Amino acid sequence: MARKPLVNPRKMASQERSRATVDALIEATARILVRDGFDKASTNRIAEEAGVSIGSLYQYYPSKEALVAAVIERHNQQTMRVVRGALAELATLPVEQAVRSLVAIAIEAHRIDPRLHRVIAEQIPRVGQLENVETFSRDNYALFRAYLEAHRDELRIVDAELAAFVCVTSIEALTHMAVLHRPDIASDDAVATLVDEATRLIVRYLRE
Amino acid sequence: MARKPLVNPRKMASQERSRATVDALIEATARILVRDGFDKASTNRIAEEAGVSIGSLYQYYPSKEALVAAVIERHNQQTMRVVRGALAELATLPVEQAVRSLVAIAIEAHRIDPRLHRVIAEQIPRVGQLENVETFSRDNYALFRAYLEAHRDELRIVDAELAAFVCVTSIEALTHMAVLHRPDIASDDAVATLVDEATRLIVRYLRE
Amino acid sequence: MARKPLVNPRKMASQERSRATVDALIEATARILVRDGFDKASTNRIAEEAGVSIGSLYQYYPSKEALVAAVIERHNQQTMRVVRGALAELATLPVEQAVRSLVAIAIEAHRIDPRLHRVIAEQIPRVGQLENVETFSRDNYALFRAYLEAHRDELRIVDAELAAFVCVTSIEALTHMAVLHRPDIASDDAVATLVDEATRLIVRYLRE
Amino acid sequence: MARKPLVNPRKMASQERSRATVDALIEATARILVRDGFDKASTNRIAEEAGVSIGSLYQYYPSKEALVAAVIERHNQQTMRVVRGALAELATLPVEQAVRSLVAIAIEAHRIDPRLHRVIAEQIPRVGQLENVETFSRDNYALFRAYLEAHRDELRIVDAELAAFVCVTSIEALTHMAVLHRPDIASDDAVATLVDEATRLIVRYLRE
DNA sequence: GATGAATGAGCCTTCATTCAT
DNA sequence: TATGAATGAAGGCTCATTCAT
Repeated sequence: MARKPLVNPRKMASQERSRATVDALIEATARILVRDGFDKASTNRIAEEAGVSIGSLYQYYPSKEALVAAVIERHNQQTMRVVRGALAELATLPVEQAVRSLVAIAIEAHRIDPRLHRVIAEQIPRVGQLENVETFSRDNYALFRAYLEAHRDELRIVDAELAAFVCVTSIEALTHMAVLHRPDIASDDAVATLVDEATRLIVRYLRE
Repeated sequence: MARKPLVNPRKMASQERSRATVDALIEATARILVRDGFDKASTNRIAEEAGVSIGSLYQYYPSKEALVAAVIERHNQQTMRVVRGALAELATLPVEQAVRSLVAIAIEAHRIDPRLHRVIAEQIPRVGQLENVETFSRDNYALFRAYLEAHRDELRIVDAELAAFVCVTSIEALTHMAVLHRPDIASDDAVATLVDEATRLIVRYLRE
Repeated sequence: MARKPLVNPRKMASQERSRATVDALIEATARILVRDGFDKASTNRIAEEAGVSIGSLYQYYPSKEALVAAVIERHNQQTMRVVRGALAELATLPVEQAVRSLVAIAIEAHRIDPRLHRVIAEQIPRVGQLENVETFSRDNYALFRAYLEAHRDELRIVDAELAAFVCVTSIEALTHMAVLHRPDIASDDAVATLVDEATRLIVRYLRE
Repeated sequence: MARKPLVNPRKMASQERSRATVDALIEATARILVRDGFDKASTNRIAEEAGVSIGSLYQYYPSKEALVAAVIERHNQQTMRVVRGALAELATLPVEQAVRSLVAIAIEAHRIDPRLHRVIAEQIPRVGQLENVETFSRDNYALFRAYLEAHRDELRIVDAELAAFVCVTSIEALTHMAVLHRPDIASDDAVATLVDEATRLIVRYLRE
């Protein structure tokens, strides 16, 4: 009965048509997830929305979970793509600029596809073993911790682990909440203030 | 007529026997929610876990949602009971103590039933109209905002709304994350440090 | 499993209070039958409507069927009461008047409680073995057949059985349809014409 | 949105296999309707009787009602096929022959599947908005009324509407009752007499 | 007797998944 | 490979009926 969760795509779609099918499926899944929520996202519905037969769906994804995982994966990758560059040059920046930059990146990341991001964060039963969303957070987190250790002399770092936790968690929470639930705070007009405030929060905390 | 969301209990269990049934149902619901997650919490499963017939379940709760709402309700009330006193005396405290107190309360609140708290926070499709969990947050939030405005002269408050958002969101996130995902940070030994750090984060942010 | 249909009341309610309970139950059943239809008439609902506990309901009637049977029974008896007198004096009347009288009686009978009559006729799965409604028809029918035989000389009666079938069936159908489905035809203004026409139909058929 | 009564088939079975499934379903529904009555015709039972999975049933029919509607539809169509020709040439016939013909047709129609006809007539909660069975009756009725008006000069027609009501209702009732409840009257031997009598009833009624 | 809490068979329906074509 | 018909476990829920109090 309890067949172990198959969460990996079945075959790497090498040929062109396959590629299109796979894309259509992921696109359709994301669309339904956003439009109707996780519970309404049945495989049959996804297949239909993708204009693909249910049989073909299972040709590429062995389970509903695999499909959702693929959507998350793709979302994460899109986020990475947006964020990676900015993240890379963080190391070279002075504290205030680094933090400001990090906050800005976080907001940008949440703005990529906020509705999808929200569904992923709130509705998806944790897929497989990993806490999918957090996977991405980890990188972020490790990177920031490294930054702190590299700048130990400028800052009051007692416990870099703990400090990283405090900073990354706060930034993530503030940007997530603002973008997804507080249009007043994250609007184009207001967002600069949000960045200022978040930066102030973190920088003052980190300084001696 | 069309009262879709049946989220209210059906009848107040008055007799002793029925009181026990209702308790068993809520207890069972909470247990399953924690152990298996929202999606696995079917009414049949809940009834079985409660050692009660499915018919009895529906005698008291008109839907799965109502049951979950009851669990949330109960959890919120437990939280309230723990928190209310502490929250009340906040107003009279100087900033540092007030913040420290707030952080401590938040941690305490998250420790009441962390696993249930997590399920409620992460998995429950928003029941009824209100964003159930946040209902509680709101109080917290309004209260804090009032505090800020009352202490305007001691603090650098440009926008009380925004400042409250930053502080409450951060505290909530830090305590939630620490208690639920970072046993190293929220352990009995370590928790004092966490309180220190969170307090520092908020207080420095608020000061001129 | 398939317990044989228990369609008889459980005990003759001899005492006064019991009598009241039984009445309330039948009344409630009839009301629900008319208002909501057979399918919505659950025993719990009936008990509630009657202001009686479900336990008491089963004290007096061993099944839902028994309850419905009792309603039909009561309706039939009411009908009888209205009709018997008129039916009795039929024998002495000349053909035209007898038929006219029969038609009038039939209309009167259908008007006693048309909505209940309709539910009984259309929705009730045939209870027990007997075709409940027709039970009453039989009397009617036998009586009319006797009349025909008694008036053989005035009429063209080849097969009294068949003639009675033709007449009784037609009268029953016309009055039933008119009263229940054709307000235009059975209205107080129009009903005299209906009687005329039905009488004409039957009398001409019977005459040499 | 709110399209409560799902009474239409879900998809037109195009492939051969599905055609067979759909047939099996309708056949099974009719069989159960006849054998056990409407209330016992549950979707699970129907699927089982059809030798089809419950899932397949719902692939083609969205509800029990839709299935029953399909059975009625099919029955009506069979009736139409039998009756249409005869009905068409009615207009050209002289009164006596026309009526005789109509009676004969009615009997023939009731003989197509008498037990099913009975269930449809007596037990089916009116499906959809229309009084399904009567749909067919209406045609019959309108047609007859037209005939009466066309032959006004030969007949005593005061109120064609009323006259049509009297005739059609009587014929329908007589043939229905005879075929379904009076094997003695509708047997192959006896049926000619029934036709004679019914014809006499109607013709005498209509003549000056 | 009356009460109403409890029961559980059974109904309707969805949906992930398989497999013959 | 693609298709879509078929499957059946499982979920939500109702209701006739029983039985301890």
